[in-house]
Amino acid sequence: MALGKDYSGQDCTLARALEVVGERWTLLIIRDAFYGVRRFSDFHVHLDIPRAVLSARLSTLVEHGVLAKDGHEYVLTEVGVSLWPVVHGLAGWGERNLDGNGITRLFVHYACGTRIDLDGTCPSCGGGPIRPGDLEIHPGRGARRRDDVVSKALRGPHRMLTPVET
Amino acid sequence: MALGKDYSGQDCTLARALEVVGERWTLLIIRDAFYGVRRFSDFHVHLDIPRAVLSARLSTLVEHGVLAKDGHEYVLTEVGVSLWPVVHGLAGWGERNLDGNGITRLFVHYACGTRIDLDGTCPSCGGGPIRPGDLEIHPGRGARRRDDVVSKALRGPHRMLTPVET
DNA sequence: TCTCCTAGTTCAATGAACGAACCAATATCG
DNA sequence: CGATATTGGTTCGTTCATTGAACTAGGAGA
Repeated sequence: MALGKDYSGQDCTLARALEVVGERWTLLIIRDAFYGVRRFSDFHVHLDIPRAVLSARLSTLVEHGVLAKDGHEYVLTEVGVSLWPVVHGLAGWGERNLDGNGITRLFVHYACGTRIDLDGTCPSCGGGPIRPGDLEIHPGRGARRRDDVVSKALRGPHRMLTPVET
Repeated sequence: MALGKDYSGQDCTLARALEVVGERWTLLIIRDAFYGVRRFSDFHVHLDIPRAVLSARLSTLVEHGVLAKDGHEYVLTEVGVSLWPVVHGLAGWGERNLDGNGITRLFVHYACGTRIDLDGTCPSCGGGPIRPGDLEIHPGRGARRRDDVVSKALRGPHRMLTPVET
C-alpha cells in the first residue's frame, strides 16, 4: 500500500486486496470507471483529486490489472469489473447505515426497468446478481448538484460501463 | 476521512462509507473483530499497528456505530456485522485475482461443515448467504506463521464472532 | 503500599497528500 | 508555417497523517 509500511506483516488476502484498492481515492476512481469515466481530465474534474495522486493511482491500478490503458483511456478490465459486488455492497452499506442526504444514485436493471436490490439482484427477474453492464445509472433524490462536465453527463440515465460523453 | 481533505465534495454513499471504513488499517481491524479479537492489546499484537493509530481507529468506529465498547472490549455491532459481505467479497477478490501465498483462511459453514462459496453462500445447503456467526474459521494452506498470541489462538478452527482466548 | 498489566497519550521524525506551477505532445487556427 | 489551445501528465514546497518509541493513567493482586 501507500505508507512507509505496507501490510506485508499481514497474512491475509484482504490485506493484499487493500494494497491494491485500499488507498485513499482508489475506490472512488473505480466507481467512476463503472460510471463510464475513462479520461484523466474527467476523473480529475469529477473527483477533485490532485493530479499527482490521480496519476499515481491510475498507474498502480493498471499495474495490477484492474484498469487497462488504451490510448488516453483507462477502462476496467474483467478483474476490475469483478469488484462490482464490493463497490455496490459498500455503497449500499453506507446508504443503509450512515446519515447523509439520501440516495444519490439508483441502479436499474436495464432489461426490465426495475431497481436492483441492495444485494445486487433484480427483484422482478429473480435469479442471480445482475452484471454491471446490464445496469443503468439514474440520479437519486439526494443528489447534490455539482457543475463539472462529468456530473452533468450523469444527470440523465446512463448505461453503466459505457463511456460518458463530455 | 483522514486527510486534510475528506471526501466532502463527493456526492455518493460510497464516499460516506469510505470516510468511516476506508482509512488505512480500518478494514483489517474489522476483519479481526469478525475473527473474535476484542481487546486493544490483541488488535495491537496481531496487526502490528501503531498504538496511536489503533486508538484513533477504534474511536471513530465506535463513534460511527460499527463497534461498541463494553468495558475493555470492542465488539461489532449489527451495523458492523453487516459489513461481512464486503469484507468477505474483497478478500475473495484478492484471493482470485492477486498473487500471493495461496489461501490463508477458509470459512466453513458450521452447521454442515462445507466451505462456503466466494459469494458467501453454502453450496450444500443452498439458499441465501450464510451469516458470519454461523461460520467457522480454519487456517488455509498458504497461512504464514506469526507467533503472536492471536495468531496462535486462530491456528485451530474457531467460531467467527466468538471471543478469541488469549 | 508496591508492582504488574492493560489501555491508552505524547511527541519527534518520516512519508503521503495537496495544490499550484510547470512541461511535453498533439490538435486547431490564422 | 507559426501561434495557440487542449490533454495528460510531472515537479515541488507546504501541510497533514502515520510511525514507533517513550511515557502516563488506572485498576488488580500480593
